[in-house]
Amino acid sequence: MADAGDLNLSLTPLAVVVTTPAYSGLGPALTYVHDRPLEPGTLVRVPLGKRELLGLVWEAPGLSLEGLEPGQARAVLQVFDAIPPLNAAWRGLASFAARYYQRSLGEVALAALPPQLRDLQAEQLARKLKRLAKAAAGNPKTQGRQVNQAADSEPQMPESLSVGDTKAGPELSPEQAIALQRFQAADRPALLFGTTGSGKTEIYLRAVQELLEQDPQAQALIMVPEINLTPQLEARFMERFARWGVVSLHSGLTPAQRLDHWLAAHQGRARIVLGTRMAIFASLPQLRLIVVDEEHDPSYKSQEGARYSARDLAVYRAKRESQGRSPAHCRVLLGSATPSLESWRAAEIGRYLKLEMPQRIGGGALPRLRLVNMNHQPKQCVLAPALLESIAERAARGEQSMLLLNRRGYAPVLACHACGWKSDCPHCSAHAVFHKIDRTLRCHHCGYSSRVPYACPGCGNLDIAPVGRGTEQLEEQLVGLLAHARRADGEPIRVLRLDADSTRAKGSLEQQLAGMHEGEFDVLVGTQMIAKGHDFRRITLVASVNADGGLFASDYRAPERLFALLLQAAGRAGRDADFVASQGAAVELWVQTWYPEHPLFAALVQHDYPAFATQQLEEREAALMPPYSFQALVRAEARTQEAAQALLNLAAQAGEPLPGREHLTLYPAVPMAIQRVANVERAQMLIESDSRPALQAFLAAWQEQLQLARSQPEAKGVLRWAIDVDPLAI
DNA sequence: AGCACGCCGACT
DNA sequence: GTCGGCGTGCTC
Repeated sequence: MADAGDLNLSLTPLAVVVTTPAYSGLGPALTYVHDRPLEPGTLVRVPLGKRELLGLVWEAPGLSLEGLEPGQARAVLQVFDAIPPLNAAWRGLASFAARYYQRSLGEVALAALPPQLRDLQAEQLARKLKRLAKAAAGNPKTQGRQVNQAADSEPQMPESLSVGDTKAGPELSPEQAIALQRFQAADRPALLFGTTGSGKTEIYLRAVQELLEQDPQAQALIMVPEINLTPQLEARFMERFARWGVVSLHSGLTPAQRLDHWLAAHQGRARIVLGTRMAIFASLPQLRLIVVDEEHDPSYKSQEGARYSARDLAVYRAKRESQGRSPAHCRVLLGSATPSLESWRAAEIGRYLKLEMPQRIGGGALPRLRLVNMNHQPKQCVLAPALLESIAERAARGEQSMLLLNRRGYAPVLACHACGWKSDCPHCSAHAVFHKIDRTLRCHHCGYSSRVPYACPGCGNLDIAPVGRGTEQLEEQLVGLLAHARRADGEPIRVLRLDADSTRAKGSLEQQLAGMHEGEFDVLVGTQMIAKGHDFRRITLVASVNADGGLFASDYRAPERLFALLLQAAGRAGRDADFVASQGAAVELWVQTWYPEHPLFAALVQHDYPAFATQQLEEREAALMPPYSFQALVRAEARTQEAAQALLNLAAQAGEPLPGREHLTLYPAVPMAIQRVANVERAQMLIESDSRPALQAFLAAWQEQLQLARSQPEAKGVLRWAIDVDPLAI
């Protein structure tokens, strides 16, 4: 410890941000010293206790060693000077996200970097960069291609593509041309409200292309909900823009790939980043366009760590990137056939520019809605006879059908009718789901798994039976119900099931989807994962087997999600107008429901999203729900439910005098819907306000009260707590 | 958050 | 006699 205090005089103090949580008692940044000043945004390695951590130099106005004992500031160990610093716009984004979502700056900023960077020595990184630079310089013509290949975990690049080739897109329809032109002319965020099949993707591609051609430096960020579900979109971008360098950023990449892709974007070698919500934090020094595809999709909201909304941050980021330049410098384009009510309202009041594309490309008709009133069907029937008949007829003509059921497994629960035993998870307040395929009971919340008992553990009765239905069972029953029917080639009908269970093995999803595309299967059964992104040209019928859950769920956003799911699913059908015309097929969306008179269906019949949105927004306004109010949810986890609730209630009391409190409603702590997960009790408290600033000010000040409440005897056994700003589900 | 130090139960 | 539980405390 020969940290000479007197040497500090010749050393520069630096504010360095490291991954420390807000409640660690450490400030937003720590002070280190170095023998020369370092630019904010520079990556460094610093010592903290016995550890060595990655840190990020931050601006520190008026920073000095005041308040620190001389010699207390330790020296920076390494400087990553082989890569440029993260720029001010990026730092602004990280610091905004930290503030808005109530996390520490270090947590957000460091989590936004590729994880492998944390383990790398500055020297290793420098070597890697040299290698990359050499590869690029050695063969400049293939540069874009190389970046691109790195982006591919599977070799799915069409080999016919020659490097440098400019793939011209298809001619735009008049409707598309107008939408694109209006987008280009505006300086506000734009909401592209386009029916499924109206050609939104082509608008994205054109917007990117025009920008990149016009500005040789510019970069674009394209966000998609889940990249593995949208390989078609990914392929289109890769194919069209290979020459400009396209990289992907998502959690499916290996750590090395993620670092490579991140570096390519950071250094400007890649001009297009295609990624999931994490990509909102990609370093893009020349960012000028952000596209958020399917902007309503809940997967844009992170559910762990900082609970950020990548869509909302996209809007912020575009604005921040434009700061000090023209307001149109960085544009944002949100696209959806069923926009979130938040975005819809923003467009209605003119905060966003609304672009509408109601027509399907090629004039394909939208699927006709056929509501099946389950009250009028034979008792115990799984699928209405008419629906079954329709599926069989289509298979005979070489068309395909798709059945949605939002439940994995064979049955949600096993039960003994003699004693009332149910297959409950021993660690959670939830049922363990029956998976017939491997005779297991599995808890979908904690991962608990056990063999199915031969007899009832409660009373020994041998007659334990599945209750309810999941995709496994639907698949099984469908095979039975269609046993009489034949495909066009006279063979028995083939059913494919796709859900998280059937696609667990890597690459099996792609494989099975390929089989579906080639017409190997006639019926596709699956959870909502099959409703997203995939265009199957032969599908002419989509059916939702049990949609009613979304009609009366306690979650006020459930109808919105159901409407989006059904329209999105419907959009999978009849995508190939020529195929449909040649078949003379009727493209249909079947919905089985016990409540056919529900108003949601009235709008769905008409494919009238605006009417649905208007009606929903009226309800929200009357009830003062978002987007007419602002919410935060505080969740606490503890050994006991009492402790979890006590923490929240104690903190609420302590929060009475805090700023903004008078504009807020704090509801009492309640158990979460699934009260216990993996033997941890969970409680939550809802906070509501008509003022976002008041909510923000209160939460920022309140964190301390939460931390203090933790040491109260009533809160003994509290494990952790977290604030979720703008929660999606309550 | 990590990672230490620190004091009480069942195993070589 | 040690290994290991998680309860407090500290990290520029």
